[in-house]
This record gives sequence, C-alpha cells and structure tokens, in this order.
Amino acid sequence: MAPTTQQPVAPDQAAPPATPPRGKGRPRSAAADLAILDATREALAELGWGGLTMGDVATRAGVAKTTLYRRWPSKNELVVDAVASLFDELEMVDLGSLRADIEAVVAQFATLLARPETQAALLALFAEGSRDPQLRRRIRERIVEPQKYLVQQGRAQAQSRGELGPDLDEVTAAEEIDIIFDTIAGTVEHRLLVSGRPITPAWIHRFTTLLLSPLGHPQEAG
Amino acid sequence: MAPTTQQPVAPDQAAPPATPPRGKGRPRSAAADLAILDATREALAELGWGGLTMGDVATRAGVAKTTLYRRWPSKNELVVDAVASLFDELEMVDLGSLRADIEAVVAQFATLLARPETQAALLALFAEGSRDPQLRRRIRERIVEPQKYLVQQGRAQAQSRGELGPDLDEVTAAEEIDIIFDTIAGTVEHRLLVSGRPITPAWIHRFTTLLLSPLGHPQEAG
Amino acid sequence: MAPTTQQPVAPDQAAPPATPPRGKGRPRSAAADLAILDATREALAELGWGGLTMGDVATRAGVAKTTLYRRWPSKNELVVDAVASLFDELEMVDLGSLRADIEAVVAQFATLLARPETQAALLALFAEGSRDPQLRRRIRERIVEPQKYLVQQGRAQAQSRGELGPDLDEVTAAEEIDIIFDTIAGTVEHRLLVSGRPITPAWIHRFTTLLLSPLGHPQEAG
Amino acid sequence: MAPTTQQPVAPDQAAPPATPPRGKGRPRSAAADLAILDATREALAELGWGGLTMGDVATRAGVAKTTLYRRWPSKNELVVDAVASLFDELEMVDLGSLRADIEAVVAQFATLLARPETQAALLALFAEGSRDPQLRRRIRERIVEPQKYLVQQGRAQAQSRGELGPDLDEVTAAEEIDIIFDTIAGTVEHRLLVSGRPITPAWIHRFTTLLLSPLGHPQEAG
DNA sequence: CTGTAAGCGAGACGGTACGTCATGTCTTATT
DNA sequence: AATAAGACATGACGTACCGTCTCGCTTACAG
Repeated sequence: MAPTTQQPVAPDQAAPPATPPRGKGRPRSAAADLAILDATREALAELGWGGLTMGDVATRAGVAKTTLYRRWPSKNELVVDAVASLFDELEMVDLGSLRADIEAVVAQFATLLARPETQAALLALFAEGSRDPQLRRRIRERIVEPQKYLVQQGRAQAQSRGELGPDLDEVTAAEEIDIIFDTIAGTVEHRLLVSGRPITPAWIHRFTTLLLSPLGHPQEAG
Repeated sequence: MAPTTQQPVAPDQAAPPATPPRGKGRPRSAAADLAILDATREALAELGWGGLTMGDVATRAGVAKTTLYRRWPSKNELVVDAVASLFDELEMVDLGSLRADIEAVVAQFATLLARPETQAALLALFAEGSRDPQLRRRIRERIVEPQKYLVQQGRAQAQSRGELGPDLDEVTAAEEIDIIFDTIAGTVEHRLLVSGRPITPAWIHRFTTLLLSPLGHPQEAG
Repeated sequence: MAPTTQQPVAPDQAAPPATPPRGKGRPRSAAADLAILDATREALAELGWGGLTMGDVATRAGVAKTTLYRRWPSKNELVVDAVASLFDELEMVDLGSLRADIEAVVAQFATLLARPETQAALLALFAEGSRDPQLRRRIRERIVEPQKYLVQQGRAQAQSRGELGPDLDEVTAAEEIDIIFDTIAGTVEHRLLVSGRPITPAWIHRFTTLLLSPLGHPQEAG
Repeated sequence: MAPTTQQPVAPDQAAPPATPPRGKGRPRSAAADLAILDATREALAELGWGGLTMGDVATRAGVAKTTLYRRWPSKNELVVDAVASLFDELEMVDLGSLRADIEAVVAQFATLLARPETQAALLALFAEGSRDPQLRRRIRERIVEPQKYLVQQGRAQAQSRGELGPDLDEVTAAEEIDIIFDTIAGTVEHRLLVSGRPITPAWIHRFTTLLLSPLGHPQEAG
C-alpha cells in the first residue's frame, strides 16, 4: 500500500437497533431480533413494501407486535436494518486492474439489485428518506456509506498499483469519490429499477469505459 | 442513412386519464380535473407521498371522493399524472455546443428535482412502480420517455453541428442514448435524493466532463 | 281519575343515539342499529360486561367497527341503549288494590333482573356511571326515570281509588315517590344481585307489607 | 329461647390473602402488603375501577408487578381486600333506642358510601361478582356479612331492651334480618349511587320511619 | 459460615382489545 | 349521467394492559 494513501476504515455494518445501556430486567431476546429481520426480508420479497405490515412480520417471526415495536419504532427503520445486511455481501476484490475491479463491483451491485427484496426495499427506503431526515441519516449510515467505502477501496487499490496518481488533496479526492460513487450507484439503479432493463456484461463494459475515459484526460478532470 | 435521419417525435405530454367516449348525461367537469391535479401536487409537497390521502386530495379540490375515483383508479395513477406535467418544463435548448447543452439540461433537471413535490413523488412512484408493472409502464410513458427524448434531441443537435458523427446503426445509437440517459438521470437523482448533496455549477461541469470524455477516445467506446 | 292528580308523562323510551340533523349523504342503515343492539344483548348475556368487546359486537352484528363507533362513542353508551329497551317491558297494571299493584310490579322487576343480560349489564352500568356523570345522566334518562314513572303511576292509581289521599304539596309528593322508588329498586337489586338470594312470592308479600305499613301511621310519615 | 340467646359472632375482618405455611426462603415483606392496599385505594379513588391497572398500583406502591400477583391473583381479589377494610369502621353503637341505633348506622353507611373510593369500588365489585361466583363469595365474606352482622346486633340490642319480642324461630328471624338488611343496604346504595341524591338527616328519619312502621302492626308482618 | 430457597425490582415477552384512519365501494338526493 | 355528501366493510395502525417469564439481587433460615 502506498505510503500516503488515505486509510479508509469500514464503518460498522451491523448491530441491532441499540444495545440497552444496562441490564436490569429481563434481557431482550437476541433470537427475536434475528427472527424479525429474517421475517422482514421474507415478507418484503413476497409482498413488497406496500404489502408488508408490522403485524404480519410479527406473526412470521413468532413474536408479539409489542416486541417488534420495542426494538424498531416504525416500518422504515425495521426495513433499513433488514435490508442493510444484504449489502454486506458487496466487497471490493483486487483483480489486478482498475477496469476489472470496477466491472466486478458493478456486477455484484447489479446482481444484488436484481433480487426482489432489494428492489422492493431500496427505492421505498429512498422515497421515505426524502421526507424524513432521520431515516435518511440512517440509510446513509447503514447502506450508502458502506457502498461508498467500496469506491474508496478501489481507488486505493488502483493507486497502490500505480494506475492512479496519489491524491492531490483530500477535498478533491472526496469529491472525486462522491461523483464516481453517485454515478455508479445512480446509473445502475436507474437502469434496473426505473428503465427496467437488464444489466449485461456488455453493458457493464461500456459503462466502465465511460467511467475510465476521463483518466486519459486528467487535465480536464476537476 | 442521412445524418439527420433520426426523426424523434415527442410523446404526448398531457391529457387527463381518458376522454369518455360520448356524452349522454351530465358531462364531466373539466375544472374538477385541474383542481384535483393541483390539489394533489399541493398535498404532495406538504405531506409527502405517505401523508397524501385520497380523501384529503378530494377535500382540497372541493370535490367528492367519488369524482376522484371515477377519473383515477388509485393514488398511483393520480400522482403520475399530477407529477408528469412538472416534467414538461424540461426542454433542450440549442446553446451551440454539446457541453453547454448538457450542462443546461442537467441544471434544469436538478432544479426540478429540488422542488419538494418532485422529490416526494418521484422516488415514491419509482418505488411503487417496482411492484406494479402497469404503473411502471405509465411512469415510463408519462415521465421517463419525455426525458429520454431530450437526450435524443441533444444528440441530434450535436450531430447537426458536426460534434458527433452520424449514427452507425440504429441499435448502437439506441444503446448509447440509453446509457447516457440512465447515467444522467440516475446520477443526478442519486446525488440529490440519496446522497442528499446539492448540485452546483461546478459539480455539473465535472459531471459533464465525465460524460464527454469518451468522445476523445472513440476507439474505446463500445 | 281524580281532578287535581299530577299528570305524569312517560319519558321517551327509545330512539337510537340521535337522529342526524338532516340527510345529505347516504343515510345510516336502520338495520345496523337493530343488529348492533341485538348483538350487544346477546354478547352481554354470553360473556358478561367484562367479556364484551366492541369488535365482537361488530362481528356478531355483521357490521364494521367504524359503523359501531359512528353511532355509539363507547361501550357504556352502547350498553345503556341495548339494555334500556329491556326495561320497556315493565308496566304498571291496575289490579284493583295498591298491594296487588305493588306486588305485580315487584315481581316484574325481579323477573327482569333474573335474566343474565340484565344482571351483567345493570350493575356494570351503575358502576361506570359512578365515575362518569354523563353516563349517569344517560342511565337516569333511559333506565331509572322510566322505572320511577311506574311508582308515580301506581300512586296515582291508588289515589284515584281512594286508597291514598291526594298530594298535600308537590315537593312532599316527589320525596315520597323518591323514597319508595329507591326502596323498591334498591332492595330488589340488592337481594338478587348482591345477596344473591331468590325473590319469591312470599318474600314479595313480606316486602310489600313493609312498604304499606306506614299507611296505617300517616302522622309519622314525613 | 331466652332473650339474649342469639350469640352472633363477628366474622374475621382482615388478614392479607393467606399466610404462607412456613418460611424457608426470604419472607414476604409485610410493608408491601400495606403499600399495595393503600395504593389500590388511592388509585381507585383517582381513576375508578375501569382506570385502575395492576401496573399502576404496583408503581404507586413502589413494588414490582410480580410481587403484587404473588399475593393477589387478580384485580378483583385485590380490590375486595383493599375495600373491605373500609367497612371495618361501621359499628353498631347502643344509643338506647332502636330508632336512634338505626339512624346512626344508616348515617355511618351513607358517610362511607360518599367516599369516592368506596363508590368506585362497591358497584364495580358487585358487577364483577355477578359473573364470578368465587368473587361473589369473597365479597360476601369480607364485605356483606360484616354489614349484615350489624343488623343482627341492632336487633339483639332492641330485644334486650324489650323493644322487640324474642325470636319466634330461627328461620323467621333470619328472614327478617335478611329483608331488613337488603332494604337498608339496597336503598341507601340506590339513592346514593344510582339516583345520585344526597342522604340527609331528614331522609334518614323518614326512611327509618318506614323501617319501623311494621312494628306497630305486628299482625301483618310475615 | 455457607448453601439454598424464596422474595424482590425490573423489564421483556406473547397476547388481546382498543379506538383511529385510509381505502375503495355504495347509496342517497341534487343538478 | 355526473355530482357532493357521507355511510359502509375492510383491514392496518400504534398503544395499553394483561398475566407470565426471566434476569440479577437480596434476604433469611438450615446444615
């Protein structure tokens, strides 16, 4: 790893709602947490966001509604947590070249977004998040940031390989990461979820070309 | 094929649900349609998708629920129609260069997406559309295709200016339009609605550079 | 009937909650009212006050909970109305003597209080009424006053027969009616519902004797 | 049978649920019992029967719900015990004449029934008791019988004074006590709790006259 | 003096009913 | 035939208590 490279740190990627500060009474059942999240994902895939009801999730999980509400104040927060774990499977591998790395991660992302529970959940969460700043923050922490971290990682790998020059300054680097991240995530989501067209290896190749082409014109970037 | 061949045609951009075939009894009030759509946009901006109720829209519009349901079968279709007209203000102007044209349309789109009723509606519609194929079709017809048409227009303008070569074949052209469209729409939406960061002229400049850079490396594209 | 006798007027003894002032929309289903009151009495007899739930009443009546709540704001008011009609069967007959009249009405009252739905309802209503002045007023209007009216009637009959002298003044007459009424109703209820002992013809005879004995000592009464 | 024969014995008038047979572990806190009963009476006066919840009582008493349920199986039994002690204050004094004795005890009873916790509790208990035979038995033991004992006492006092003749036979005596008791208790309760009218010295005088008048016509009684 | 058995506060648990709300349909009378 | 008004069946909502359960901690008697 290059000497001055930014030292990205993966944000925490799990942890149920919040650990109760101290245990006085009966401790919360850990099994219930898992059962609820599983039930949420299952219901989500079957019924979609609109069809998902708290009561149904509770029933599927073999849990009382109260137990559910004790942990998650609303459908939104519940689904964030239930869905967030799906994104844990995304990972940046080092395939030896920037193009290969990008294509791999785009393919991973596309595969993930093709799953019905992800489709139903992701846009719905974004939609709700556009109204509720707290939810938006939670989405960002649990879903978006972990994804962005992949871009940081890929960039660092490319720098250590010498494909990219070192960061000129932190601000510019952050902006570059932002724009690349929004472009990858936004474009893939839009094609799959809005345009409703499949993401093929050929499409990935062409899209990666688009992403990589500025590297031949470094003077224009920024 | 001649350079200017592609003869894009703007799809119909308005028209309330469907004109009743012929009038026997009392004709439908045209004023009601407008009042309903206005009320929908107003309620949408105030309450967001989740807070919007049919009863409330009817009350705001000074109309009975019956009247509302007679015209639009559900909340989804109503909001599509109410929101679609907002997108009519997008238009491709000819500023003399491809970069300027792109920057202008991106800026327009960003401005539109900054309005609260658009924010509330767009992602919510996409979310609902991911479950309901009919709604998806309707969204595509009324909202997505008119936007994609702008890309076609811009491309045609650039070709007529000589900035872009003529279409090699129709399929490739359509694919190029698709990828550019998904990239522009997806990226702008993701930055504004998911990442929650503003779209500034500087960002537009950098993003446009990304879009334009493949043009300097035509051998790599595709 | 004697010339100056007080002219008692039976209070209204039925009428669902309140007639909606004027009918603009769809009128309320009269069948629903009856079905609900029947269902209430049925559920009351089966499950008692504590076991009676609004949801269950609605289901039995084949009616939505909303419909039920639209008419009666709470279990209390509903049961008042459901039970009040049971008391309509009480009536003062003229058997030719004061003793016979009293014994007849006490027997009627005892028979009514032996029915399970009456037992379950009456004390529960009184209990709730001890907290809620509005409910108390309603109970008084719909249940208590119609009973007291029987005492007035019996007194008037006895006066017209000459068994009782005419009223000396209105206040004293009202007080006498009150004390007789509270004694009859309270004693019968206490024996049946609290002491839990049956009311037999012999008991009625002895109790009536108690009620009538002051008539031999008119100088002491008052 | 000799005049003073009847040897009435006052039933036990207190004692928390049941003393655990023998102590192995930590003994139950006696303070908790008192705190719970106090809290119950307090909550009863404030919130009435319907508003009283076990959790609230526990909180007021500074006690865990478990502790409460370990001692009383349900709200009913708890309230019986909490209220029963209120009736301990009733006592038959010897004022030298039957009329004075009756008027005194009626006044005591009326005063007791004027207290809000008594009002809230008494009818509610009777109501619940009309469904639950076990509760009814408990009410009878703890509340009703101690009251009836006062009638026995008063009767015995009058007999020892010579105001009343000796018992003819036990059955008739018991029936007379029953009828007098139901009449006093029922009438006072009905006037206060159902009719909702105050009990004044004048009313007590008139009511006592009613009770005493059969004594002037012994041939009719029975 | 150390088990061990019960009591205790706390609070999570599976339930059940609550009373409210929005949906989309229906019945009126009116236009 | 369309309209405004509003009743209707349905079904989810989020809350409140219920009575039970599991914790970790005192007590107190027993060996």
